[in-house]
Amino acid sequence: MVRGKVQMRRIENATSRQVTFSKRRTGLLKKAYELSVLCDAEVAVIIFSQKGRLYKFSSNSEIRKTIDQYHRYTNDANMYHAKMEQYILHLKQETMDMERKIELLEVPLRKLSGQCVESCSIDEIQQIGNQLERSLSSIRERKVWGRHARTRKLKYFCGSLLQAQLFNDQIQQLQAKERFLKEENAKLLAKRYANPWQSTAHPRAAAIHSQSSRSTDVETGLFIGLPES
Amino acid sequence: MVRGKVQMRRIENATSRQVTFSKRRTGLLKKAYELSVLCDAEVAVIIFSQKGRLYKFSSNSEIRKTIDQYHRYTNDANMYHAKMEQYILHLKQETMDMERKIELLEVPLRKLSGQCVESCSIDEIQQIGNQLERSLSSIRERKVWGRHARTRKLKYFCGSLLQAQLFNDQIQQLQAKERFLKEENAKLLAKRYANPWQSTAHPRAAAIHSQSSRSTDVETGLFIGLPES
DNA sequence: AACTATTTATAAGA
DNA sequence: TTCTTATAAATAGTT
Repeated sequence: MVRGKVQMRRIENATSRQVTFSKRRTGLLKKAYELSVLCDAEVAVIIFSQKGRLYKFSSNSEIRKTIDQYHRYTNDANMYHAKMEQYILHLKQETMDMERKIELLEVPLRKLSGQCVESCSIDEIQQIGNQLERSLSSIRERKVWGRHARTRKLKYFCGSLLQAQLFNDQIQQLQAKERFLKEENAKLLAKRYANPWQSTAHPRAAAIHSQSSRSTDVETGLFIGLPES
Repeated sequence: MVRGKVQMRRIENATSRQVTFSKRRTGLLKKAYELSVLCDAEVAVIIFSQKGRLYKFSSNSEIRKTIDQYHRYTNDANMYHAKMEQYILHLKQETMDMERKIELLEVPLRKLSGQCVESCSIDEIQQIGNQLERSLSSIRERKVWGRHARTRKLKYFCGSLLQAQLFNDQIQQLQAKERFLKEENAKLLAKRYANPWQSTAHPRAAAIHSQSSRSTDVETGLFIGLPES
């Protein structure tokens, strides 16, 4: 018989706790059922015993639907699935990146093997020819110095790719030219605005210009060489 | 006052149903709380009212954990996770395969570029040399009749290659900048040797200047990070 | 699991 | 919604 109010804390006696769990669990599930029927509400109850045994009730034929509804209702609880799918997306992206990288490697390899597809322009054929000649002379040199050449270490493989090299050369040339022209420009501006009757606004314009150009240099510089994996 | 046993069916009177829902919902959540505390069990209750309003209780700080545990426990719901994880494994496998493929491509490319690492034997160097010579003659052949055969667009000579595109774009950008700087220089020179005291030209120069700087900024902005597709 | 003394929940009315 | 109260229902402790 009930001797008084029960203390709302964990029942220490294991047997007693187990019995109470059994009784109250039944009661809870019954109450859940009644609520769902009487009030036409959607109710889901999930209970795990200390031993990890599952007891559940769902007014819906499939508890999953109620849980899904719950997920739809709360944004934050959806995180698990969202993260899962985000991770999958990330892996897919990685795969695509690698596919690109493979293409990137296959094309120059094919070209260096002499299988120049029709996509090659005349200029490019010329370039490949030059590269092959360079490679050949490097190889011939090595034939002689082979034993010593072995000790040579390649620090940056990326820089060794034909295509990247070609482009890099071109870009460096252009950058040098740009630097030269900018210097010229600066000199001219300096001469022009050294004259006393000019307004003070112009040096400011020059400053803006040089600043913007400098930042541009830094940004474009980022793309020299092959991207890391 | 309670007049007798309640019929276990939907309460037709809307107001009455609403009141009962409110009371029994409170009771259910309280019972769930008591069960979790007294018996040290994990309990989650999800209730949706007819209007779609959510009420919930969870003994765990995060109801999601209980739901996840439920998913893990039940077989059918486990399918989703299992498939998800299987798919992730599949993607990882694909990634590894590609990494291997990339390695396989890198080695011969390096060799054909003339950077024979120490692993190369003299024989191998000889072979590579021969291969290069074959490639070269094949390329030279093409140089001759290629002129007539294909007039491909130089702009997109490596069309599908991301890296090539990046380089191309960079080069174009630099060339545009070069053109701009040359024009600037020309203008400055022209002004210097024409009418240095005329001030009407200055706002225009400033305008052109700022515009060009802005457009440069926009262009470089496009190259930050890898482009989509 | 069954029993039963009590506590607790709650339906209906205000 | 909240309070009141009569009554049904739940359940702690015992067998």
